[in-house]
Amino acid sequence: MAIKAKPRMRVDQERLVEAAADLVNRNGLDNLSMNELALALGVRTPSLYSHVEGLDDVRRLLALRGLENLDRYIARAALGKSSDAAVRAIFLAFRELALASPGVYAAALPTAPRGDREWNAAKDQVTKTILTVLSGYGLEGDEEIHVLRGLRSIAHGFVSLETSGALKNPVDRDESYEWLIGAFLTSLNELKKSKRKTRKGGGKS
Amino acid sequence: MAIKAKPRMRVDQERLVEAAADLVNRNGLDNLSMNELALALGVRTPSLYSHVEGLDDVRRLLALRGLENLDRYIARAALGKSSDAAVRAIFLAFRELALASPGVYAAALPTAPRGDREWNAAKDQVTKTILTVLSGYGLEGDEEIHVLRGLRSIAHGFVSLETSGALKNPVDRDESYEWLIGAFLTSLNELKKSKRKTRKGGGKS
DNA sequence: TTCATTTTCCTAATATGATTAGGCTGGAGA
DNA sequence: TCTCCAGCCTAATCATATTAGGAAAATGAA
Repeated sequence: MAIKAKPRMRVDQERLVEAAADLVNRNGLDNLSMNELALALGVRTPSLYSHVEGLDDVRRLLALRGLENLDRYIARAALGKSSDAAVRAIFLAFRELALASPGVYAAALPTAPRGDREWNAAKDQVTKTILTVLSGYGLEGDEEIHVLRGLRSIAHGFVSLETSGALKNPVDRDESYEWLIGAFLTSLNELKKSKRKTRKGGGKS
Repeated sequence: MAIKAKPRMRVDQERLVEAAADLVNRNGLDNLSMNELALALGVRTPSLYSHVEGLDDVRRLLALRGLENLDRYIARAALGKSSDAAVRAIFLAFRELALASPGVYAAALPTAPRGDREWNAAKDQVTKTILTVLSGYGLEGDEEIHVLRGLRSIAHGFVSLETSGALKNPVDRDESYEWLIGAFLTSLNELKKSKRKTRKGGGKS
């Protein structure tokens, strides 16, 4: 009379992070707890410690996943496009991904701890991908960094206001974002143009 | 032989919030705890509950203080300046204040809970102040909201990257911010200009 | 298959931080 | 001086993270 054998839950890190991602996307990063996570996985809380070091580790893994997703996503979006089209694609992809998984996005934001190679590398990879796209503009010296920061500020700023529910006005948010992208591109091309002039004319002021 | 009388600490909400502000500016909003706060005030932890409802309440009070400071600060910065100068002043004041008190700034970011009149009003007040400055540009319809969102996105985006330590590159951050402000102003004036044309020419498309 | 090893789960215990309960007291005002 | 209360305290409760130590399933070699 077959006693119901206790079915092992076969949690592994992959599954765990998956479940954590679901939870944070639904309930927000701040509400992630080991208890909820264990519940979602059908396992007692201490069992999680076989797979991760603790809550911080879960958040770190979410950050890694978020950064990897982001890099892959924007790289693909920009693929085969040039200059303005590519930059625009990055902006749109960034927002799309963040809106689709706001919790994971939030997890990816914090600064990586000094010593954490892997986390820092994941951040650098995203930066590199963006810089590759910007390289088409022939920016010189610090300009590249200014522009990179500008792109990040705009994308992150808009999206984080949006995901935090700060943009309550019914006015279409897509249009607002487009306006910002337009402003960014205008100034970026201005930079490019002035460069051409400079090259012909003489030294820069 | 005068037994040392136990000196009452005379905590009040004002002092409490003051101390909390110091702590979060030094240690980050996430590390604020009732224990630390009580310690800073020279009082046992449960005593704090005479003055605030709990940790959430402390954070709420910090948010209120942050928003009030912000409104006052940017209003003053823009005072007596017109158009571009005023907008630029707002951008700079925003960043200056946030860098000077990053913890309080972080506290001011979260969305106010639905029912909280006071908190929502404080946010609205900041919005209104900015809109007043933007009113000089004669924006029409949704444009005003797009521009407002743009300003907030840029200021918040840049500053939150900066305070979270994300801008590690040695390149001068002031210049990066200036580049962004420039981009914003350029597009804002473009909007204004096109309006003049439109007004002469005919209806808007 | 059988047995030893490893993995993964469990219960029980500990630690820390928030919060509540309830009592004591200094000091303001009658 | 007496009364009363705001504001402090200790003790207790609760929730969550984490550790300790043990049992059983899974794995893999003989």
